[in-house]
Amino acid sequence: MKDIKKRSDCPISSSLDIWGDKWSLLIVRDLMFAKECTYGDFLKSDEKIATNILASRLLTLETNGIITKHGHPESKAKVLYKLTPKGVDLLPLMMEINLWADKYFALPKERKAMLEEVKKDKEGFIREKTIALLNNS
Amino acid sequence: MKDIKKRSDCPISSSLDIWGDKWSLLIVRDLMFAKECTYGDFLKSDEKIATNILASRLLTLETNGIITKHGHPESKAKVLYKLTPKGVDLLPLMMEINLWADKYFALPKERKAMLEEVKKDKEGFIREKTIALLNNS
DNA sequence: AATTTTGCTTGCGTTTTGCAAGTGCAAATA
DNA sequence: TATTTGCACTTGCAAAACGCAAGCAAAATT
Repeated sequence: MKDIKKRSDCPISSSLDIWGDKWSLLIVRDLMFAKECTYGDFLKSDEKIATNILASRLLTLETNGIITKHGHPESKAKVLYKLTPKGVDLLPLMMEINLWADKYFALPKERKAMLEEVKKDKEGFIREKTIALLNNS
Repeated sequence: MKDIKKRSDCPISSSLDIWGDKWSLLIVRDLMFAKECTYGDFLKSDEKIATNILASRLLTLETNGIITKHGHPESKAKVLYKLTPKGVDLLPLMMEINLWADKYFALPKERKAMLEEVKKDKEGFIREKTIALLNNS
């Protein structure tokens, strides 16, 4: 999971080369919508990622400039993962996935509620959330 | 590749369960931006998908209502694959991937040119392209 | 009638995944 | 001070998925 082979010059292909699997965008999701993100926090997510897969995905995301590691303010044993600006820029894409899923799946109430807000002013939501994420990084 | 196991109720997770791999969205890309899409046409794409993987992904996408098979007007031996409305609805997401990649990768000139147009009026582009795709299906 | 095209399927070796257990270090506890 | 606990990974191994090449049946072409 160290070096990535680029399959073509297509932007979709190049993007999928980095985060095109079943787990990477779930990590990004947690970094966007959860409060804190330590290694253990990722493991606690509903989808139950295996610990070795988590480690490999975190490394790939870090290598490709999507996330960075930070010391935890309260403990030297903990590591805080955060999105880089490049990672924060995945927010519009993440919201479109949410909106697509909202149209075709039954979602949890609380997520549904958030998406109703988003639909009222998508650009505004993304702008504000982007600022909040950048401030946190 | 027949039945999909839903890992959680999260919309991101549910979406990735269907098309979260290195190949599915490349098939959707071809269906959105290439003229014709037969089985052989998919195989000709730059990324060189293996024929058995292609078959399994086409089946998954069809099973999940993203694409449908159609007879070819000129030949009974050929099969035309087309996006369903649910598949066409992936266009906004696809464009956000393009725009993200445009910001962080070097893209082919012609794709870059298209994206310049998109940036001028993203909603307009998506609206028109959606109509064009729905008319074709 | 024979050959080619098209849309797949099948076999098989390689890679990736998933699960469980283990390791090393910092911090908390006794 | 010694020991236990918590945290961030690593390792081993079986199972699943992938990638490549070859094969196959039906339709189209020659």
